[in-house]
Amino acid sequence: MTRKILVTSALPYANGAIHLGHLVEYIQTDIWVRFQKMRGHTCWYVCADDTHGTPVMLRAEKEGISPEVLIERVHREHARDFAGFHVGFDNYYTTHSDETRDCANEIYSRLQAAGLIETRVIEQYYDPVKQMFLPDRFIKGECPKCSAADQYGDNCENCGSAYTANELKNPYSAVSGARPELRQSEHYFFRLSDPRCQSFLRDWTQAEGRLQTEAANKLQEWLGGEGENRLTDWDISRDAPYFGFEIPGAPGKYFYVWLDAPIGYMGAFRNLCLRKGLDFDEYWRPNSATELYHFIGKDILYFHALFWPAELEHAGYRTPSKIFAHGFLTVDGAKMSKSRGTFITAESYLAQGLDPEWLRYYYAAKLSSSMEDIDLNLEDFIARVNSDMVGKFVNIASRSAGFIHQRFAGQLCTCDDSLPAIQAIRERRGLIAEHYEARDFGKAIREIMALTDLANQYVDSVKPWDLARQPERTGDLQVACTNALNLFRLFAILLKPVLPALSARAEAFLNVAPLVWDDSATVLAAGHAINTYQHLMTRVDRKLVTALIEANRESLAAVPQAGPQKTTAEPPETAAAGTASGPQVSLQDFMTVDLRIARISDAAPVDGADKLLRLSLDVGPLGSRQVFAGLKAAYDPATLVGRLTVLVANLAPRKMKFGLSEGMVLAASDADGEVPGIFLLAPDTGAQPGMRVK
RNA sequence: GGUGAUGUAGCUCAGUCGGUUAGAGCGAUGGAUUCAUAACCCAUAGGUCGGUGGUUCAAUUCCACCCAUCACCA
Repeated sequence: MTRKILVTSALPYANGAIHLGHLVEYIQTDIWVRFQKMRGHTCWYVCADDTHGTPVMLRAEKEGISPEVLIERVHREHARDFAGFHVGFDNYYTTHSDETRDCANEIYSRLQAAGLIETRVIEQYYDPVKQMFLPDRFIKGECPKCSAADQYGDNCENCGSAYTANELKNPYSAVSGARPELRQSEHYFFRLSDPRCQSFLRDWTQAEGRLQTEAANKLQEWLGGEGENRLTDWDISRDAPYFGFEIPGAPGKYFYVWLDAPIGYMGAFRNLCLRKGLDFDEYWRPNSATELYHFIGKDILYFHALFWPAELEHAGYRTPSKIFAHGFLTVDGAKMSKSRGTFITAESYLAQGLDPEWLRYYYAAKLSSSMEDIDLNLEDFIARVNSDMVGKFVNIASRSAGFIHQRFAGQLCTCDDSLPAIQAIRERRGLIAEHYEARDFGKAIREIMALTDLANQYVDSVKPWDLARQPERTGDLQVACTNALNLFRLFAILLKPVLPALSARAEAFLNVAPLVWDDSATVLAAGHAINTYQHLMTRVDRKLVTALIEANRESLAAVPQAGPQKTTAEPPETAAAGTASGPQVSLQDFMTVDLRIARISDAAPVDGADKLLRLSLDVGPLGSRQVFAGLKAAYDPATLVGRLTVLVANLAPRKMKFGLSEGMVLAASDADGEVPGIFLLAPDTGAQPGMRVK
């Protein structure tokens, strides 16, 4: 049965480059789509740039160009990057399109007719200089909880607390620097809290196979129990000036991201329908027989599994068949970091001369159907790609082709079907297909690589190089190499969803038509002639990886960009977390830590805490500080009073259950816990409270 | 602080619906080989399956608590 499938990946925002974190999703989706197409199904893969919003508007202004020119340029860059990694969209479109606008208007008017849109006057910060309302990310100020300076209007990077922009102390506009004022404005809301949405979502999210188990559980948490109304209405409008679609019948009001970005999925597909003569409604009408899948990052699950289906359902469209959420990418076990050079852009990866299929293979080998994060371990990347792809897979062709050319003019003889390795592939191909279908690419790769081992063992057992020296065994030599090349062809089929370019080169080498999945049930006919062998893939050179990291390393002094709003949100880049074996720091970096001599003026146990002592510290000119320190097991508080120690004076204050901790005192302990004890640092006699340690 | 996830060989990961000697690849060591991009083949070493308790005839696998890491929420 031929399935009709529509697949999307999340829309990248048109204010930033595609990086390796993004590519996890696009490569994952692309592999799945290629697999479906190889199976003979009708499968359309669409995506688009998410172009609207304040960040794009302001960036364009800063560059002195129109938003349209900016998004056009970024679109070209994104399309180039995706093509570079063989991500084969059937349409890579833009949300700034008539199709998306039409869909947005349609959905909006139907939701309005259903009574699910309401207006409400809200208070928001307004920049009097710039004359615009400010998104939370463009307001900065002091954290209302810990008083850390220069925090964004949604959450504090120091103490991690979440709040609204209106709670910030001493707010200022990140755009103009002006002090924003609270102004009232009428906003449009989608009533997600409506009982209709609640009851619909309760069923929808728990439907069999709709979501991964972890995702369904998470959704259950967000939905709460029956009768609990945990969902809140979603603000879908923004005031002018804004780069986006104006809301029909509401001059000066624009659709906010929720009512245009995801509708870009529909817009991109509608545009494809126009070009290919497809029936849009067949894919989007309620009870459609077609399948609709969204690949997303786990961070936007809330939106895609609650807001989006509720919106579609009540606007009279079909809802997604399934939502596939994936985890984030870490590099060498840590978040991608510009200072460490692990915030790697797609462009730089290609520019440094690395093969995109190395990354595709590595990701495939690590991907599963779960929402777990995957780690790009660079050493492992080099070892795995070289060993599996070159040493095992490509090697089969490389070690056989020479004989066929030199001795048999490129002609194959009859392949031995009964060969154990070929039989094993016949047995396993169904299972491998199931793994691809279930997005368990790692399992598929493991199966395939185990089969390539059988192939290499086979070659080793028949020893073509021995046969080549025995003129009377010429026939055996041809059979051995024919078998090996057939095995290679079968692996090229099984790996084709992951390695489209390599498979295309293999097709040219083998002199065959584009391979499809069912070809893995057959072998090449006797007499088939192959072309000369050329290297199908080079090995990863460690130097390339080192150069890549260097090319992406940014100095710590680099000014961070204003945080963009993100649909395809990836983990934000953070400063080096600093592991024990981490990179060296410059003196300048070290000096950003303000270490001071402090005198312990008081020490007392803390009620309700097993390990903590409350210390009062005299820091000379810096005044006094309260610090909670985990010293209870090692020190009697009374013995600490009067002692001098070292304080990290500019550590962000941390709010604890017991009060605010305004710094950290330094103490030594064995990291492995083998040597017991905690040892407080103390300066030599003569040091005075407040002195800087450096 | 709450919720959830994760913690298995040096590294990256499988696996165990509880049951004889816990697996793979890479790396290491030794051997074999020379067709192949120092690839491939054979063999060896290396893990009290994060910790402590509990349930059980039997736990790495179930339960509780603790520790560490990560995410979300407050």
